[in-house]
Amino acid sequence: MNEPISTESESMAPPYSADAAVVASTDMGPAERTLRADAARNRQRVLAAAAQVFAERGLDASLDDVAHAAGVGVGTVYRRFPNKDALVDALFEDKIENMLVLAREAATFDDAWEGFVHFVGRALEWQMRNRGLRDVLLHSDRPCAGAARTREAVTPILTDIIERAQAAGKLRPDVVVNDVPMLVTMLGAVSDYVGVNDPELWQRYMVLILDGLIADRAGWTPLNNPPSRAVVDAAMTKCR
Amino acid sequence: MNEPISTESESMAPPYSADAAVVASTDMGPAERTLRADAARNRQRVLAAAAQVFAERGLDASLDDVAHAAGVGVGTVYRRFPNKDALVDALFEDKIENMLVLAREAATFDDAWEGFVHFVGRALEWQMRNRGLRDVLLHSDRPCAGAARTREAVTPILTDIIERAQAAGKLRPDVVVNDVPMLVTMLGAVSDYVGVNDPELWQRYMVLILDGLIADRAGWTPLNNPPSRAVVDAAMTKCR
DNA sequence: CGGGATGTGGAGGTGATACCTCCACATCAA
DNA sequence: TTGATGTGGAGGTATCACCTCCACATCCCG
Repeated sequence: MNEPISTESESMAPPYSADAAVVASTDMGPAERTLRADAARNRQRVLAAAAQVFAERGLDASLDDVAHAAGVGVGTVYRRFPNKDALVDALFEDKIENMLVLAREAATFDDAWEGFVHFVGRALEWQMRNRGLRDVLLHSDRPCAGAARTREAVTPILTDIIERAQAAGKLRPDVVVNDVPMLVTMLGAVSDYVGVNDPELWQRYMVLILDGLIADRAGWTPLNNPPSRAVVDAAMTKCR
Repeated sequence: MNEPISTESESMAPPYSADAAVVASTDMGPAERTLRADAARNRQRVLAAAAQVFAERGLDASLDDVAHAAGVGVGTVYRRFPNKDALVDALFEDKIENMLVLAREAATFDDAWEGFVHFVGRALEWQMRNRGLRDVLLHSDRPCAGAARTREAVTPILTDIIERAQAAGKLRPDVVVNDVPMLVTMLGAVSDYVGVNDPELWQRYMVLILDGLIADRAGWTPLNNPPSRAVVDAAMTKCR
């Protein structure tokens, strides 16, 4: 087991600090202007503060909070990002994309069960450390159209991994892809519940559940009525 | 299995309809007045509506909603119950007490593992069907001082059941009482997430987890760092 | 180095939502 | 019939989030 779930504390940080400095967003033409130096600096501050605040408190955190954390006025936030959704989009787009990268990576494992564990472990790690990311991925009424697209792309890959792991007799056969968002939901709830008082506690229950997913013993109580696609969609779309 | 508190669809209903009709609350002296007939009727309507609304939407539902559901004005609600907390108290006190009854009952099982399953299964059933009850039991910043008292009384009983089940080799040894509120939290999250679209889905994951708690195979990944009492208390007290 | 372009802070507008009060009016019951 | 009791729901108060606006500050080009 090449210990894929490992720590590497804060692997989420780098992506957004790379681009966004002087030119606002993608060079989609000559319409983009160059930011004044102080403005660019403040834009970065806002992004950094937003990353922190949303990671800790989820997307329910207000932009006033973000502005305060960034040491700027609210007006400054809104000058750079037309509204909250735009800021969230800018912050999470690549982190969401990472889920797809992760799924593709997990698909390359020879042992599909290990691939499954790799995906679930890493995905949970990121989403538990970052409440905002969890919100974006679990609620499609949130911004980030990218989230829906990514989910759509990840699902078949993960389905394949699951089926291969089941065919190999490693994963219990009554598990389905749609169980995965439910795992995230469950462990996310633990994470929210205990908060900073025990930030790693979710791992205890991840281990418990993963142990329970191994198909290596007789006498499983069969799992009935897996969540349907419609149910998952409805849950994600529900107003909150 | 003498399944005493069994299903009887909506076994939660009767308790509060028995007393509260003509005399408001317990006969704690001559200070209590007799309600006018229509007032008593409305009081019952309010209680029934509150039971339904809080069960479906949790304690976050507003009293305006309750009043609307009861077909009365908000003023009527506040005439009978000085504030929201009082109404919640009146509604949930006995349902909370039931948890203690359930624990005592579970303690009488010869097979401690079956007692454990009995308790967990029933407790979850009630709390999943009734979001308000879950809120009251999981968040001590909510009303219902009775909740804290009941938790305090249930804990040692449940601890004993757990330890006996472990001594009998049925329950994996690294489980602790404090895991139980986490189970409720996890399954409650699933329940909230899918809502009415799949109201029984939580059972799927309860089965999965209970299966995972059975101590009948080698090679368990050991569970580290169980939630401490302090962590649980903090979670329950946290502002929400 | 000066002046126009650009950026800033944060008070406050708007709207939502919750708890709860108040009182003109309705209903009951002696 | 008549006062005691009860009622509805408009609206007071508070909170909180998103977002706008503009007097003032800061930059940077010529």
